[in-house]
Amino acid sequence: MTEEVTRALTAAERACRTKGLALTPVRRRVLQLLLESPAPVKAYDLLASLKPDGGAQPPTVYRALDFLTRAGLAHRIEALNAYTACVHVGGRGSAELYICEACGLVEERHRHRAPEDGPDGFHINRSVVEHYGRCSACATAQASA
Amino acid sequence: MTEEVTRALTAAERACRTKGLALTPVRRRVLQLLLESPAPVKAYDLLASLKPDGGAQPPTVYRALDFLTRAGLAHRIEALNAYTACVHVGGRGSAELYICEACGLVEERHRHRAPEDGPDGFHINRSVVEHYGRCSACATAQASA
DNA sequence: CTCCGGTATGTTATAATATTTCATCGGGTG
DNA sequence: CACCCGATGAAATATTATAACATACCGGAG
Repeated sequence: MTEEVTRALTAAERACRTKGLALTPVRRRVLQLLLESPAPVKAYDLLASLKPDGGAQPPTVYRALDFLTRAGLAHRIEALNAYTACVHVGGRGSAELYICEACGLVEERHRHRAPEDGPDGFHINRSVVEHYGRCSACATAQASA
Repeated sequence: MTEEVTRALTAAERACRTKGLALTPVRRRVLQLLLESPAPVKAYDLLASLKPDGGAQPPTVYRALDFLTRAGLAHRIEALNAYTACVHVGGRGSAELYICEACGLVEERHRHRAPEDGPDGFHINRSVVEHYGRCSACATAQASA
């Protein structure tokens, strides 16, 4: 486990403790897998990664992912049916994700929406914002090819 | 069939003809179902609606939906695994959708992105923008309850 | 006309994603 | 201890989507 992952896990533990949330072993393990992956991970890939430990079943993974996303420790990427660790440990609410279709890199931005956005009187609870394309490295690689 | 749906279908036919696309019977029928629904429709609900006509199979529906979304006549709502007719017949590219979680109403906005958005050098191919909440009618209904 | 290539559709099967349901465990609290 | 509650285990199943291959139809080339 890289030092970076360790630090992120420690930070997650602290965040959960202060919020009264239980970062149990399964949840912690799933978060670790997300942190270690360079690209978004599918639920069944997580499941496969957990198998060696003990015979995990789908609900185990989905529950852990549900917890992590609620806790703001991970994001679900809707258009990919995949998940990624959140890099802004303290970031509340919804992020905008920039997903490289070449290398899988996910960059995260938090932006507050201008209030005049959207139809009159529409009250937004939750937003999904995902941009697909090429990250800067892959865009230049492609251009030179 | 309401007059509004008829008009939309006619417009779709014209749009396809000018682009050299074939709005075949299945595709047209699926578009009609989308237009007639007040809320987003799931693929398997479309499938069920098509059954009476002839024994349609999943690929039939998914192909039609694929065509319609490519042609800009429908949108896939990623976080719901559902589909809705596009109300901007001529609108190209990606829309921002405002989806009422109470009544299912989908409003559509097209917005051009400021170029400074996103990480440096990231090249966006496609964006998914979905806002979930309450439409103006449902928001006031809820407030009074 | 006939053949051919391409697009669209039909058909069967199966893959991939996700949830329901009920049982069990373990830790805190009265 | 007895109880409750949140978390996990386990089995089954529901939902969403695609693969793979066969067939049909239509246009143009020969």
